[in-house]
Amino acid sequence: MLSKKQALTEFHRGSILAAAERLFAEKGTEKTTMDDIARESEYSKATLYVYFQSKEEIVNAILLSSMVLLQKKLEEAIRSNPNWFQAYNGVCEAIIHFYGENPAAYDTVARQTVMEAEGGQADQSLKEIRQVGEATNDLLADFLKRGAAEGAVRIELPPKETVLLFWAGLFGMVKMAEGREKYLQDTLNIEREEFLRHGVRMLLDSITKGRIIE
Amino acid sequence: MLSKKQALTEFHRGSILAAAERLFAEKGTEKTTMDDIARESEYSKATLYVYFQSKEEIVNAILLSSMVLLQKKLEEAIRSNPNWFQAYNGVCEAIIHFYGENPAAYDTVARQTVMEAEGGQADQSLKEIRQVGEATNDLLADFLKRGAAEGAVRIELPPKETVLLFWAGLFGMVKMAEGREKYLQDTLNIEREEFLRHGVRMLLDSITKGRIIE
Amino acid sequence: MLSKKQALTEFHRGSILAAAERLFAEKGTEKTTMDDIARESEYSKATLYVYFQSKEEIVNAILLSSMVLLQKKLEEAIRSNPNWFQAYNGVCEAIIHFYGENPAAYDTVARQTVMEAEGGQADQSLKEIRQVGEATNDLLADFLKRGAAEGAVRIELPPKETVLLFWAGLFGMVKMAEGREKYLQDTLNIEREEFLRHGVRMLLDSITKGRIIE
Amino acid sequence: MLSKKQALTEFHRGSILAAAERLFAEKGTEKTTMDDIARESEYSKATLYVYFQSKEEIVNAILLSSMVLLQKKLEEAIRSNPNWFQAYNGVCEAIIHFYGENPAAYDTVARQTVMEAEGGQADQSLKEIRQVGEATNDLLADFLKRGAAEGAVRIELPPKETVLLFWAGLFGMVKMAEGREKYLQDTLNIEREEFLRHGVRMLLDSITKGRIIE
DNA sequence: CATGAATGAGAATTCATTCAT
DNA sequence: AATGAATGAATTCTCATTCAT
Repeated sequence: MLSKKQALTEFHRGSILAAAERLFAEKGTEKTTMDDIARESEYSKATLYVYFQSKEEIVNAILLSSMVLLQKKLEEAIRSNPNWFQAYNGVCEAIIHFYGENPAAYDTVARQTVMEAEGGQADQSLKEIRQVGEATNDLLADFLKRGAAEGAVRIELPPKETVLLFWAGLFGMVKMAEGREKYLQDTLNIEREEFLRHGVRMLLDSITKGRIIE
Repeated sequence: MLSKKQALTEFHRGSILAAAERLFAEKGTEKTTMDDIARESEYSKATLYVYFQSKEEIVNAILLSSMVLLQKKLEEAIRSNPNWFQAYNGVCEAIIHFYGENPAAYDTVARQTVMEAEGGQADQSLKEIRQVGEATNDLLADFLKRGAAEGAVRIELPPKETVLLFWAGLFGMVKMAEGREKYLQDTLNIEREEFLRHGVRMLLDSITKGRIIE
Repeated sequence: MLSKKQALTEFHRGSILAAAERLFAEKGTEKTTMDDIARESEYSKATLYVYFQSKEEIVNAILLSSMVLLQKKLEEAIRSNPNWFQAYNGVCEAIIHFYGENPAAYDTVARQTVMEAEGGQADQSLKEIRQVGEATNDLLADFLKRGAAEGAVRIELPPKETVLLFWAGLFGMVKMAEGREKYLQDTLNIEREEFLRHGVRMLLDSITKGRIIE
Repeated sequence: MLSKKQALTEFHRGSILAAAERLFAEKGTEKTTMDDIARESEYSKATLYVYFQSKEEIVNAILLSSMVLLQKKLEEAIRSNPNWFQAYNGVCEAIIHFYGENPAAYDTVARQTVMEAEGGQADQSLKEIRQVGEATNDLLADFLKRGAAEGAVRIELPPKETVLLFWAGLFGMVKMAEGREKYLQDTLNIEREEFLRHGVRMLLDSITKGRIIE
């Protein structure tokens, strides 16, 4: 159990992160300044540095918490749906909702991969980030294998690769939906949610054994 | 026909854009400074402002020219391949190569959509960008309809929407491949190009009437 | 006699000063932060301000205590050596060791002189510092006069002035030895201590009636 | 010959350095900010960074030019006085005047020695600084040897070491005279210049063959 | 037309100091 | 009395943009 002091520290870190997350979502991490975060979080700029060592630490902390949260949501979606297809929908819904609420995570995840290239000199927080990312990929890869074992999915490629492709495809769709909400409604007359549900369906088709059904 | 003066202006704009494009591809738009562009283009920094009103205009101009170029490549791929499946591969190859050479375009497209929200105050260059985007979407939508007419593709969704989803999915895959080149080789033991070809195949499966071919 | 309360206050001030002195010696006053002092002294930063009004007061307090300590060492060296030349060596050893252990004092002394220029508005601690400085100078001036009376030293200048010059010369040598320890060993192949002993010898030559001794 | 552009650049660099030198002399390098230098030099802060890469470069540039200037003055003093004792006085006058006009140089020279410890990673400007320092020491060492050859000086220690001690002693005296100008006048009733002349005389005594004259 | 030169506005980060408990 | 927490005011450095020639 956390001491009162630790709890308070966590509270403040959380407030700062929440503010930063809002701003990152709105303007991106690059264009968000420490001044912005200070204003939004209603702490002084100096106080930010009491709770985080640098702007980078804030960015990484948000990335990490986002990824942990997503991981939990995915686990839950998989666990609570015995039927593979239902679980698949749950997984996709989780991802869609997640990015609906954490749009900034996209760019941060992109950054993660860049840092990956830097190799061994990565510090603790980056290691954690990578671990969670790996764990999530493994989780989905296992889910795919289960789908294959149950005959729901055909896997013509290694599961890990398939997961990555699936993930990337969904990612792109979510990102596009985020940016074009207005366009979708005005031109295609369709809601973001429905648009994404269609996308998820498309991706499902790309890995299910459609032919066998014939 | 352009006057000599106009032609010269276009020449200079082109030189600047070419330099900027190289730098954006290398370091991203955010981390590329006007000084960098001046050095690379071998103009003075002030001259940049003779041909472009701001850095943003350069970014937009590159986006526009990139999109125009892509549009042309797509038209060519479609026109030169009578067989729909071959044309499909050509289209995908074009996109893959295109982003391989213009990785920065991704972020700019993302930004474009954000600006779109700002509505009527968008300036000329943004309007053009949107127009080209529309044209490309239309091109692909027509291509899809042709595929459906030829019986190669099943369209369960409106073509425009399908194109957008397809586009977004491919986008995400390309982006991921870009950021994780090292990871792909080290962990999955696979080349970027091959990874993307698999992705393209997956996306194709998601829209083709696989069942009928059997 | 100090009340119990006053004694306790003195104890805390002493602990803080001891910690600060260590840090100043290591990194210099400028680069030592109040956080550093708090950590080293194992008080909270706020408590530092209970016992001292500002960082400057800590710096001055250390300077004062250093000067008092040096004064005592000099008195002892002079008192315990009946022979003037031995006492001279004792005095120089005392100074050399003193700055070996309190290198930071140098800069503070330099600062002292600057503040002196500010005239009447100097606060209590600065007055005390000046008083101790005067007392030390007087002590050495008397020592010189004794040397002259004993025929060991020729004084062609007023004692006070000679002391100041002697003092300044030794100061410069000690300071140089401090900064160039590595250089001395690598290039001149000589230890700091020996270098300074040579310097002390040189300074002695500059004030003794070498001719008469012959 | 310098092009007009280079000459102008040198002019601006010179103006900035002159302003910085004034401020460093007044408040020390640490306490002088880039804002101060901008104000004093009547350039904008950003312009400072057009002509110098960092504050450190300004500090180093001042140190270097000071040392080069001093070196020249010393060479001249030695060359223009055939008599060793007169040359000695010339050398001392040069040093005294030099620090009268560049008091800041003291601290910078002190810093130099610190950097010396950092060894091989020193950059170009630091190398130059060290070279000039070495050259000055060599110049004075040769001067001492000449004095010994002419029978004017007794050298009981290696010339380089003697130079360093002499140098350090003079340094200390100059520094003290600088800080205590007021004190000297009020208490000892003596001018800075005369005080230092006495010091120089003392140092001379410390290396001349006083005894032999007897 | 082209540009060298200059800069205003801001960016991340640091640190001595204050204050409520 | 002692301190955890918070911060105002700097500090170094950057960069898109302007302007006189």
